[in-house]
Amino acid sequence: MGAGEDGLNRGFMALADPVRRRIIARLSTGPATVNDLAAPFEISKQAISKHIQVLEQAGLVTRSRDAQRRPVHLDAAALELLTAWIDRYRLVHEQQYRALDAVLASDGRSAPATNPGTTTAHGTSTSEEES
Amino acid sequence: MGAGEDGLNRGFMALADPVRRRIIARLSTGPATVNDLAAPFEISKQAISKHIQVLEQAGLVTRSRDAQRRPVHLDAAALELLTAWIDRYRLVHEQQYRALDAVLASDGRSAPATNPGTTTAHGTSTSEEES
DNA sequence: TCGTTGATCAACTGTGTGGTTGATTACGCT
DNA sequence: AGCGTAATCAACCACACAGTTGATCAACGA
Repeated sequence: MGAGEDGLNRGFMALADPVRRRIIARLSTGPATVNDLAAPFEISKQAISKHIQVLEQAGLVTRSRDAQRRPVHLDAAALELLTAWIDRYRLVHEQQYRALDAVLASDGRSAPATNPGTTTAHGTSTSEEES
Repeated sequence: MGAGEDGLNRGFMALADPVRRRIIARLSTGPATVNDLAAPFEISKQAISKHIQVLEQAGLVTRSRDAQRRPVHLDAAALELLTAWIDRYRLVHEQQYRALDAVLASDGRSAPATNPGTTTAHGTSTSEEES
């Protein structure tokens, strides 16, 4: 819950590592134990355990209990939150770009496109908050 | 170009910082200079310059030249690459989950859902590569 | 030419992360 | 009870990153 600020930090930080990304890729096909996850890597099992802790604190995976092994399974909802953040600003930017194209197409008065607006976008300056 | 492995590292790492995320949010409304970007923050201008270098090396932004100022503008294509990576495994996982639901619905023989498959998904084990 | 502004470069510091090895807990098996 | 296995805890090391201050470069303006 909450996690609207720190959750993005941990979430993207968790994805900024090839080992953790490969762990997620593996978990997308079904849950697995720490030993299973550590098998394809050269590093120690403790290191994998730490990686899983990072993923767990980011909310990307959860761990249940099955006897002495703790199967890890993916949480797709957290991944969706991250894509949602990126898509928000990606789409805003594309929309803005389309609007610029419209302006250039309708009015090609003077000064070609060599001056890409140095100090623009000061109007709605209060919208720079995070979610 | 390539950047199919390191690009994801730099890309997600770049997003794993609230300052850089706010910079991206600002740039989604249009290009801006380093001074403009540094204004709403408490940290020094050099720190912002470093953040922009990180974003640039990640391919998320590009810098052009306008007299003595270097306006920064967003590159939405790089953002799309990151969402594409997440969505790939997110969708695979949801599809897998739906398949499990189908199995449970069609055949409720024995052993209820308390055993979430500890060592499953070994069949297509060669698909654990990154893009 | 001189001063100002925009921006970067060059050390330096503190802290966090990724990895290691060694010891410890928890459970299952015989 | 005793042993093997699954997994974590704890201490430690190397390195990269975020931030600082001070100096430097490049371009405009009077």
